[in-house]
Amino acid sequence: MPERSQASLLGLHISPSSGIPIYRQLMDQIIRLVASEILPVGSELPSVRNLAKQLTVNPMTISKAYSALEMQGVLTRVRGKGMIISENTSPQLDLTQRVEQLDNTIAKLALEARQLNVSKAQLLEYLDKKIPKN
Amino acid sequence: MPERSQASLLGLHISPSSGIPIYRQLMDQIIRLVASEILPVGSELPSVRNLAKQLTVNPMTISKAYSALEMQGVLTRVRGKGMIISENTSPQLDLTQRVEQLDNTIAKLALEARQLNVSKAQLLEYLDKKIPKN
DNA sequence: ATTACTGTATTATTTGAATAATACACTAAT
DNA sequence: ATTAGTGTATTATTCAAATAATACAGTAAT
Repeated sequence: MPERSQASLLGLHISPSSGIPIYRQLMDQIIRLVASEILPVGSELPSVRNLAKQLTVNPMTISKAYSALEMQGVLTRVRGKGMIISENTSPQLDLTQRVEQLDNTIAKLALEARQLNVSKAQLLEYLDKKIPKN
Repeated sequence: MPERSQASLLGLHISPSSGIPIYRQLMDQIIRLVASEILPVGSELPSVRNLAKQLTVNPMTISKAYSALEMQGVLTRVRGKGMIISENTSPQLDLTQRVEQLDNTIAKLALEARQLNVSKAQLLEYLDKKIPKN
C-alpha cells in the first residue's frame, strides 16, 4: 500500500516566533509543495495527529490548515481516511478579475519606484529581467 | 490659501465589515492616490478630526494610518499644520542600487501573479496600463 | 492671551483571530 | 463488535492587534 507522507519527508516545519500563524505557515508550505509537484495529485498528506505530534501543536491547528486548503480546492477530504491532493482546478475568474487583485501590490511598487526616482521605463525594464518566464 | 483636501473629494472610504483594519484600508487608498499622482507632492491631507468625523471613527485611528505612512516616507508631518505628501526622495545611489530595493515587492507581485495564473506577458501589459507616466 | 485649528502620546477597552481541549463521526481491518 | 486509524464540530481560552478616550503640545491669527 502507498505510504502516507511523513512530515519529516515533506519538510514541514513551523517557526513559532515568526508572527505568522502556524496554520498559515503550513498552508503556504503545502501550496508550494503542490505547485512544485513534490506532492503530486492524489498523494496523501500526513495525518493531523501525526503532524501535530511532530510539531507539538494541537491537531485542530493542522485541521484548520487542511480545511482551508480544502476550501481553496487544493485538497480533498476522504472520509475516515485522510486528505489527498486534488486535481488541478482551472481558475474560475476571468483575466480582468484576476489581474485586479494585484492592484494593491502594484500601487505599492509604483510608489516605491517613484520614491526611488526610478522611472516607469526603468521599472518595466527591470521587471522584465526579474520576473521568471512561464 | 490652498484648500485642505476634503475626504469626499479624495473618495476615502471604509468598509467596517471587510475584516481589513480601518487604518490599513486608509493606508492602501492613500498609497494608491499618491502612486497615481491624484495626490501630488506637497498636497495636504484631510485633518485627522475632519476625516474621523466623516468616517465616524476615532481620530487616533486616522493618526495611526498617517503615522505609518510617515514612517514609510510617504507623508511629512508639518507641526501644527497637518500632513502633506512627501517629496520624492532623491538618493545618491545609482540606478542598480535603487532598483534592487524594489526586489521584495517585485517578488511578492510575481508570486501573486503566478498564483492567479497571470502570465508574465499579461502582468507586464497590465503594469504598463496601470503605472502613471513620468 | 485667546481661539481654533493641527497631530499624538498614553492609557484603557474591545474585538477577533489563533490555538487548544474535548467529544464525536467516519472507515477499514480484524 | 472491537480496535485503531482518519478528520472535525463545538466550546473554551489565550493573546495580540485594533480602536477609542483623554489629555497634551504645536502653530497661526487675532
